[in-house]
Amino acid sequence: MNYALDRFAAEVRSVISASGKVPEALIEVQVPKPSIPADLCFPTFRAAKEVGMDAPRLAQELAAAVSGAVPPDSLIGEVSAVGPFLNFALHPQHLAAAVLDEILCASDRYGRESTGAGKTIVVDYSSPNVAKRMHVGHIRSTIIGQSLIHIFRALGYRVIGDNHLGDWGKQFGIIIASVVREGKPQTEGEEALAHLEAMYTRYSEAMKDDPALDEEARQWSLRLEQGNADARALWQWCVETTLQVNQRNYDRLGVSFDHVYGESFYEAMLPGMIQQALEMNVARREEGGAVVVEGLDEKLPTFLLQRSDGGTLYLTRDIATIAFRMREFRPDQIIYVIGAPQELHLRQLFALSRAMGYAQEVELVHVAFGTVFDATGQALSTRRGNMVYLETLLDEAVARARGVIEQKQADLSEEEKERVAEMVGIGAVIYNDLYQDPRRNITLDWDRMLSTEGNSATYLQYSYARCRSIMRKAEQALSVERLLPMDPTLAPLLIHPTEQQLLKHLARLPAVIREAGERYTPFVIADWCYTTAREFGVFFEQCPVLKAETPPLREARFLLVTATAQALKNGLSLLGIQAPERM
RNA sequence: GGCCCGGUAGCUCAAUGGAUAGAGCAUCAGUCUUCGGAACUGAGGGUUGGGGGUUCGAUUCCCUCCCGGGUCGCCA
Repeated sequence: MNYALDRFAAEVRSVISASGKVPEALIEVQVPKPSIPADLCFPTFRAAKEVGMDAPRLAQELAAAVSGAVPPDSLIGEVSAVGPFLNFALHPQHLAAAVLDEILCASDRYGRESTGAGKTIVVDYSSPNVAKRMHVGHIRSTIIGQSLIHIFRALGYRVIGDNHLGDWGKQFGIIIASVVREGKPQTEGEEALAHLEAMYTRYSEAMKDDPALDEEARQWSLRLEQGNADARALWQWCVETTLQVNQRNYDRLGVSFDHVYGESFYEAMLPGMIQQALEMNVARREEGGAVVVEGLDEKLPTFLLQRSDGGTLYLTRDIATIAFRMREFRPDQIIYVIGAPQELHLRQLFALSRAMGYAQEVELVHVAFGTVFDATGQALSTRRGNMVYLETLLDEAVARARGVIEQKQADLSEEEKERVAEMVGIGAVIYNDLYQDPRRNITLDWDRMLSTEGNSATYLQYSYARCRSIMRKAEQALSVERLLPMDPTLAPLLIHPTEQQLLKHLARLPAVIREAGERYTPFVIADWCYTTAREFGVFFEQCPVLKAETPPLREARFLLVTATAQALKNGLSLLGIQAPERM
């Protein structure tokens, strides 16, 4: 797409180029920091050196040459030389017209791109284990992954989300062995999972001191792989129960998958994969029977593809998964949204897939994220007794949000209170995961997460609700039909500094979405949303809409508020956060 | 020990090699007979872990050391 700021940048390059003073290749324009009163700049250091002139002088000469060459309808406003920098400001009226038009015409589609057209991306995310309740350890992958899916879809890619369920392997041997020992839980749903979890933990503990138990679990995992009917039936029950329970969490988080191929799905492909690795000599069978891979890369530790008892491993299923995805989807990229502790595993997987010829035409990306700690800085674990389950987390967040609503918006209907509490509570949980670089560890700090002030989901939602409130009131007097086509005399009235700042910021959304995709970092969008809310807050204080000095100004500001609400809503939706009409 | 990731204000975090390193929280001081105060304004607060190097310019790139976390074949 060719958005306003794209056209602005193109025009800037073009006028510099037209001056004939700088070789095309040396024209590098950048966005200066917000503290600099310019919208685009050209640092002339390198060009000056090349041309044999000192930088400030080149900037001066360029400013003089360029100023006269700006076409009358250009997005370029003032051009000036500040020391060695050649600065370009946006033309206030032209900017206002372009941005408002763009946002109001595109509405829900504002910010989208077609750069990904014809390309496919598979996102591997969430991936909880079967027979366990989802807990905070799963939330990051789920939330970050879902946001990346939204972002890449906005960029025009065909995106396939796959919940790579942990439903296979030795852990299942333990589950089956424990059920054989203690009996199948007579409970259902979440409760049944809690029981299975407890049994699993008990068995694992006992296994440490009793090799016979370990052996039994190992055997059950093998029998499962070999098709033992009892094992299969129990496995099936566990998978179904888990999927059903998890679905509630996914619904609340607004998460949905295109596929839920668990690890078990790849079962039939595993012997072939191992065989192929052996034939290609990227792996070899040890005397004990285990299949090892070594020497793919000097720095990569060796790893196993098959256990000495013939059982398969996580990595075996992962390599089969790549083979399947390549065949089935022909993706240009596969994104793994998995915690940082598994970084080595993924490097090994990627190296193996390259060695086996699967990754020639695909970019394999690991989006690694940090660990969740509790408020005291402890990692969350069942053993430590500070584990927080996803359902509990969401319930608690919603309950707290509900408390604030009772306090501040008591006149909302019961039904609306409930709806808003859900949006605000869930929004807070999501935002807590997306507001910073995914690599960082995050803290589960209720007070900060559900803060109603500052950089929080609540503040963003509140800002949206305020926009909508103004719009509701204004629309009684301003007919919606007059929005489009836009009266060309209105936008140029928005020349107040805070109006201009808001407009410029709204114009950045498309670039921000691109950056979020390039870096695999939803926080870039979160940050944009936050700045939007802040700038709207300033505008709100300084520029009355309904009580604007003149009717046209009132309409122009109404358009700006409408555009702000739309853009903010678009940004939030890329994060998976809902925007309430009131709260 | 090898490899990976972090180290920026009291705390939580930003900053494609560019101009005076920015926000939120906390602290202190203000705005307001409100288009929604879940708001807005201002102040104080920094040797960007230490030391070298690269260059017109380094929080950013390179080297080295320190601190924290993670990880290193039969779990996932």
